[in-house]
Amino acid sequence: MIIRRFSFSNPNESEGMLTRSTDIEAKWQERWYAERINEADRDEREKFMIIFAYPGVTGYLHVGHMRGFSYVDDIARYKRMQGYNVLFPVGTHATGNGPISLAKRVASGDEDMIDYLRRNGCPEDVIPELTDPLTVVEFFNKVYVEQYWRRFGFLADWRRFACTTHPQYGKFIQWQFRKLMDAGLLIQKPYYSPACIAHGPVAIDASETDIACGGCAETTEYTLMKFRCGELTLLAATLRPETVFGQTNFWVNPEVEYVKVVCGDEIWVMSRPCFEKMLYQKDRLKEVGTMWGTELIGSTCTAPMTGREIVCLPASFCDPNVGTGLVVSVPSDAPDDWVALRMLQEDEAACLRYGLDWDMVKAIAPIAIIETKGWGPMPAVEIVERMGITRSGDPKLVEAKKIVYKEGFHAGRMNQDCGPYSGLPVDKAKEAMKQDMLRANQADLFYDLSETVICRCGEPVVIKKVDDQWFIDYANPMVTELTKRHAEGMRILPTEYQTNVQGVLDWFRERACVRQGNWLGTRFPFDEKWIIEAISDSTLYPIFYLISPYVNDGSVRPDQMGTEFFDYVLLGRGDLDHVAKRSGVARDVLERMRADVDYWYPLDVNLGGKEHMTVHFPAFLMNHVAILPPEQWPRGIFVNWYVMSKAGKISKSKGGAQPIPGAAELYGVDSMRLYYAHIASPFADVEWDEEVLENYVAKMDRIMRTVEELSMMEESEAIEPIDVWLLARMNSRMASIVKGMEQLDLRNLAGEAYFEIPNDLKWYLRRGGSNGAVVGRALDMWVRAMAPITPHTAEEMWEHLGKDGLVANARFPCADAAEMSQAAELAEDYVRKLLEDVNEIVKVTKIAPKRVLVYTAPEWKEKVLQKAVALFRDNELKVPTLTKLVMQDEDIKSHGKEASDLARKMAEDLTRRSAEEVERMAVRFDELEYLRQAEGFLARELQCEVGFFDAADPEKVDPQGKSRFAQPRRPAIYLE
RNA sequence: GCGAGGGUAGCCAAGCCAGGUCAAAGGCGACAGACUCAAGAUCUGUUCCUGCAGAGGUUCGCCGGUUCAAAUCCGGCCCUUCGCACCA
Repeated sequence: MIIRRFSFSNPNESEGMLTRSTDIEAKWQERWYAERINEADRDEREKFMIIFAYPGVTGYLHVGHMRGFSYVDDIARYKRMQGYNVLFPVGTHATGNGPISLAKRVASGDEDMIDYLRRNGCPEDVIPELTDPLTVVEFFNKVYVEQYWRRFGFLADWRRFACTTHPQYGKFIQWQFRKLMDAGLLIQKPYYSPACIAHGPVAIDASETDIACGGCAETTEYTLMKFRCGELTLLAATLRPETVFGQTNFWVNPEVEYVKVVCGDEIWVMSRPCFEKMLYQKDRLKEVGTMWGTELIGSTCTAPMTGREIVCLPASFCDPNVGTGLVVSVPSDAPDDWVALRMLQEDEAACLRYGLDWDMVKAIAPIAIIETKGWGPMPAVEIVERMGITRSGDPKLVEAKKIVYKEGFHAGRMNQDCGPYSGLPVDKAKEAMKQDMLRANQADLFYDLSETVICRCGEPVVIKKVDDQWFIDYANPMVTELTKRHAEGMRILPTEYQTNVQGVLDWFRERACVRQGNWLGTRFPFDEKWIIEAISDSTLYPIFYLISPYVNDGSVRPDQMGTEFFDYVLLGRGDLDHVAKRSGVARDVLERMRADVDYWYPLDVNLGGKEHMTVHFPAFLMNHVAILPPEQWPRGIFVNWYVMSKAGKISKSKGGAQPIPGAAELYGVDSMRLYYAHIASPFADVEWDEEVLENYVAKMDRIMRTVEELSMMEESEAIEPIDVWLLARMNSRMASIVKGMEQLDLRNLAGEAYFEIPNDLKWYLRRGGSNGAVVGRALDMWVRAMAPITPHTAEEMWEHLGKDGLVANARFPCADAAEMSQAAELAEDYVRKLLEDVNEIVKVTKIAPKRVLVYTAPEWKEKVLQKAVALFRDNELKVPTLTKLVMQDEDIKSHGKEASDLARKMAEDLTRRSAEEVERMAVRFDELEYLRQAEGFLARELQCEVGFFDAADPEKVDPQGKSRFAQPRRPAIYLE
């Protein structure tokens, strides 16, 4: 249970800041939206356009989704504070069957679904309305905008909201597809797709939106090898066509009734389940009879490619539901075959029963075909031996098969008995032999699913041939090349993906872009029976946000949005008057739209989850390259990783996710935004942990209190060293933040602003800092630095500090060179280090000091250091060189051995350090003076008297001669 | 299978690309102390091992290499997570 504890000020006092995060959020959101600071229009400033990949309308989102979304608002707010005119539009992706299946489940009274809706706060009276897919879309559009994005205070331009099922979006997509057609990127060819017999194409994926079971199934391509057997053609389905040279016999299940099917001038033999599946994949198949497996046993057939005559033998392991129900035997490399063959060879009775010549059966020997490192010539024989498998049906065979297949396929080579394929790696040989057999009409292809898949409607899912499937030709070499070259110059985060995307673009192939069936989406403009598929209609859309406000406010109607309209507005093509006349859109509206596109595009950042890396992002890039001119190609991609629950990915089914509004209420929006920004690098998954959230709640609480307390500090005239330090520190923090943000490093911003700066301020106070003006300056910078990530809290504090206007509109603090001082920071580090050293000595010696004496290094030692640094800079620092050099100085030389020892030590020490560190060592400040000014502080901290001496001071108090250990930046210490 | 990422002290998590400031930021937790009637909050210190002078030793998945110097670069291995197309 979280207790909101903003207890630092009395809520009844009108002067204090608001104490409840929900009050603060409501107050400032009202201000922002009333003043419309979220709305972005063209002006003189430099522009910055950022989006997150719009979410699919799949139901309620969870706290994990807010991670990426909030990054976009953080970045947008930072950029606007940097003076950019920032455009951050939002939308939703409703294409597909998410809304349809949700509506169906509601309509069917699915208890889980109703429960889920209730749990997420869906009003009772709305539930019955969610039986219509488009109502579902509109309902969730509202939920996303109001309960998620506005609730989190996003400065998104709501006027530009877009949804893929709105008619204007459809017009845009149709235009996009006409452009793809013009560019020659739409192609048509046959396609084998998973489909429900009743509903048409379905998606097979683990989320199982389309299907009832079988989410992990894959489409498997079998090579159907043709074995001539008299007038019949026996079909053996194999995944390993390269093993033809090792075939020794054919397997037939005597218990199975096979079907004879006419295909062209051949009569094919296969199992009935196979025939039924094949009907969806091949035309002109006709059943002409049946036969039992036993009828084939003993007859011979001719193997493809080798022309070898092999005999049909009985085998119980031939499953009519797998492949064709007929199997060709390669005992050298297939454990199943070897085991079955050996069983038969030992079973004279069986041979007799089937009328086989036992001697002939016994004479069959495996034929070695593949050489695999670490294996003998017959891997199947070997592994069966090793695993002690003796009979068909042994469960260990599955494992054996896996091992042999994996090893052979990836590490093996065809041996010298494989004709023209000898010496080829197995994976290459497989493809070559398959192609050769297909060309010679010795083989065909057959597709099947690796496991049973059932549609939501209860019908089985099959692989169905679609003759006229449309594809987007992402394999197009020209577009691929241009995209790859463009991507090299983009800002892509994480940087690993910048490299990786090159490979993804190479690998990206033709992609089916339309489908039939009951789907939400846009009609394919060239053939209305098709609906454009969900990924293909979400690639160019960022530019649509530049058009959407004009439709949303009624300046343009969807029916006015034809080819010429889009050509003019998006591409600047065509004559304005002509387009205005043809489309019926007002001339000035067209002009403004065109100017908007010119101004806002290209997109600066597209942020999306890691699931987009192999599909959405490459398609997004290639569509821009294919359709828009180069100056409008995207500039940046930001990939974010997930928030996981302990059980794995947060999901509806696995639970672990609480509704977003509930979490916002519980933890406060700003605490959550800070959590997302700070918990880990954006490029790593994090685990949702409520306790961790509570820590961020406490952190925000503490920060507000700190600001309130510090804001009450009195002004003062005197500027102490610690004041100089605080300003130097604040400025170097800002420098670090700004530098990090060049790479959109929000985590660095969060670390500096919410953790390091509070620590600096704490140190300032502990150190006795008390200058209200200096603190006021620090607070001013600090609150502005917090505005991007925790905007509500920042506004509240900004107001409390008596600042005019909104901090959201203020400039982000930049480091002021005049206030920066490396010496001031180093001097303070020096004091801190001294304190640590004294504590360490106390700890080790267990002395409770009555007095602490500190000795700074004498001037001659400083000279040695400076000479060493000079040599270091010239890359000439060596022990003898330094020794020789320092000994030329009479002052140093007078210290004799002590001087040469120091020179040696210093040379050794500095050569081991980095240039940066040496430069820090070289920075001089008056150590003794600085310590004296810190006397009060040190005495207070050490709870005893402290004294400081120059080690060269003849008047010094030095009972144990410790002063001789003093070195520059490292004073000697004596505890009394 | 193909492709990508990750393994850092009790836990989370930076650092690695650009080797030296690294016994390694920060956070959490734990322990001790201050404040308080008390609790919480807050503040201070400690939190790999050893050490009666600010030090030394052993650490960043494992093995080996490069280098004056490796958490960081190179090679191999083990473990692990994720993505893979009509799912967004």
